[in-house]
Amino acid sequence: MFTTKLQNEIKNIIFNLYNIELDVALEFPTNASFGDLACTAPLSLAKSLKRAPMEIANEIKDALEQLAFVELSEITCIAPGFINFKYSDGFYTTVLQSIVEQNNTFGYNSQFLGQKIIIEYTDPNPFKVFHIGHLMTNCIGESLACILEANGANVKRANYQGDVGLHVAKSLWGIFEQLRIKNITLEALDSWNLDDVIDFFGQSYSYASNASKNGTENLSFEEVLDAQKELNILAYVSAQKLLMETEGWTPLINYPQILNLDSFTSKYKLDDVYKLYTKGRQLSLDYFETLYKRLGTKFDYYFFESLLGEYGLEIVKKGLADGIFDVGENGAIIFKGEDYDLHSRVFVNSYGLPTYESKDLGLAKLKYSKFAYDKSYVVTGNEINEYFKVINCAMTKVAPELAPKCFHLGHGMMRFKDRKMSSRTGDVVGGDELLNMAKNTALAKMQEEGSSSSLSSDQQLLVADQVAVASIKYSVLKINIGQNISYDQEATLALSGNTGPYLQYTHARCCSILENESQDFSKVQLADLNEAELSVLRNLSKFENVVYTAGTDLTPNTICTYLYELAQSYNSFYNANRILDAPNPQKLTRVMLTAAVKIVMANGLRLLGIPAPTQM
RNA sequence: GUCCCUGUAGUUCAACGGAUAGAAUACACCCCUCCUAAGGGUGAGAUGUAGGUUCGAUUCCUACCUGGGAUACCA
Repeated sequence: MFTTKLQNEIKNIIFNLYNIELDVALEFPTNASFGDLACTAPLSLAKSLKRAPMEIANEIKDALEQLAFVELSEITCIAPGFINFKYSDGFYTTVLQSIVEQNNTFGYNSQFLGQKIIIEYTDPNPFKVFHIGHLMTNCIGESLACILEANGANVKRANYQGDVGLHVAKSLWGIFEQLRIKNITLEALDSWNLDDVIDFFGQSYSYASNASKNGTENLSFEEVLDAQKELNILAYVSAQKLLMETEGWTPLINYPQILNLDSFTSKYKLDDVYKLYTKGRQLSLDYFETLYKRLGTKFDYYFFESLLGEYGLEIVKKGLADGIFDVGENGAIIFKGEDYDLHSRVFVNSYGLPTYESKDLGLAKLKYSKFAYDKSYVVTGNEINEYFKVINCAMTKVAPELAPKCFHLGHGMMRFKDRKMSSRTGDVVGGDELLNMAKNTALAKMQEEGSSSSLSSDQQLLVADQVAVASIKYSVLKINIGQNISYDQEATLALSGNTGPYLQYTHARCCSILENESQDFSKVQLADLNEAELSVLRNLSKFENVVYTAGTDLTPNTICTYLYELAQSYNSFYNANRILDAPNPQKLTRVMLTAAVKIVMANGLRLLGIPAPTQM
């Protein structure tokens, strides 16, 4: 990148002139009249040198002019002490050429080359609804994965799904009850379509949730809770049995012994629970897979709570023997976070079952055994930031070699402004529900415009889905990670303004212009550029830097902002200038500019996990 | 109570300690005999309060106020 080259030269000059090691930063001025690049080093040097910043600026400028950069046409010093740079036409020619040559790898770099990074995200729970919170985590995680890859890392995508725990017990109870009440057999579900089964699970979970608070016609809420507690134990045993049968797993934990199953009596038969558990689990996972496909995520690893419970418990037991953990009230095993200015947390509960805490310890180790990572990221909502601090602290004790490699990225929570009730689940908006709403909005727009009438109806449906994904993903990604998002349905589904579809539209527009154009740009020499063209070129030249900093800072939103500015400048140029009707050499220049915008837009959208249709 | 995060146009969001704080939306007006109007152009509108550090503060520090989260057996 030219910016790094210039940066280093300035650094050298400062060292030679003043014998100071300064980390020189270059910035892109917001106001184009200040040039294409700016350096503020003279301002920060002024104090230590006890000299006027303008003098320093001029000295650096003189030294730079000695080097006669072909990339620059002008270097100016402006009070109080900025050095501003203007790119030359030759530099822009080179930029366009490398974009066209490198095509779909343009902008990508190798800063993380050789690094193995595993990133975990989405983490939905089988039996439960995949809601917009999961959608949000998926969007962010997928984009981060793409960004890390574009910066050269070897990335593996992981998904951790909670197939045991109280939520599973609740679901099982709800499904048993609903099957009984509605007189449906478990086998009958096989002939249903998947969406209906998932609906049914969702309703069953709501029913169970409500019953555990308010009871039912025939049962008090205490009786419901007792039944769910029984099912919780049976679900753990079922999960273990499944592991043994499908993966030849040798159990580390003897659940029947821990849970005193010999003296355990339940009105549920283990066989019945096992049947429902395995079927329901598989159907849930199949359903999630349809969503991942729609969202464009392909996971390399799936981890399940059932397995991690076994790993985690072993680790904590050993830690207890080593004095890392303590026995707390009721025999629970705890980690005393208070000793480190954190909260204390329970790692194994008083029933002897591992909590999520110990599972996360196990997960870090299991991930490492599958893929010896240099870094491991876990993407979740920020409500569990404090929780992860405790986990990481405990990890420095039980797995000191892994702890420094593990990071938690807490993203903001989706908050409801004017909360729309979900028809299906009662209190949350489902992921597929939102996707379908967005898809219908897009379809309506396509029919209204008629511009995509050359597409078959199948293709229209495909494009509409791509637009839906874009509008949802972009509305999540354009905001800083960590910042809460207020869910505004109208804004999420919007197709114009600062939205994903706007970017897609710009890409499609470029494709349409290029459709019948030959693309031999070898003779292009930029000259006599107008302001609109320059503005597009300025943006194009920034892309490599944007990808680089998005990689170091893990900030998809900087990509969003950048692509939006690029699209704005291009559309503005498009409206003010004729492209195909222009005389040569202008026409060739403008067609090349269009080709470059198309490439950068597609590459940028890919970093956001957003598809770029060629027609819409 | 303690700890963490947050506060910017009516609303939703931007802004490595830098130059005139950017957008979108909503509102008003203009532009398809022209390559995709899901577009472009024009206008008006904002840094919670009080101090401090700095040549320079939306950004860093302190206090207060606002909103959210965590605070041992859900994560």
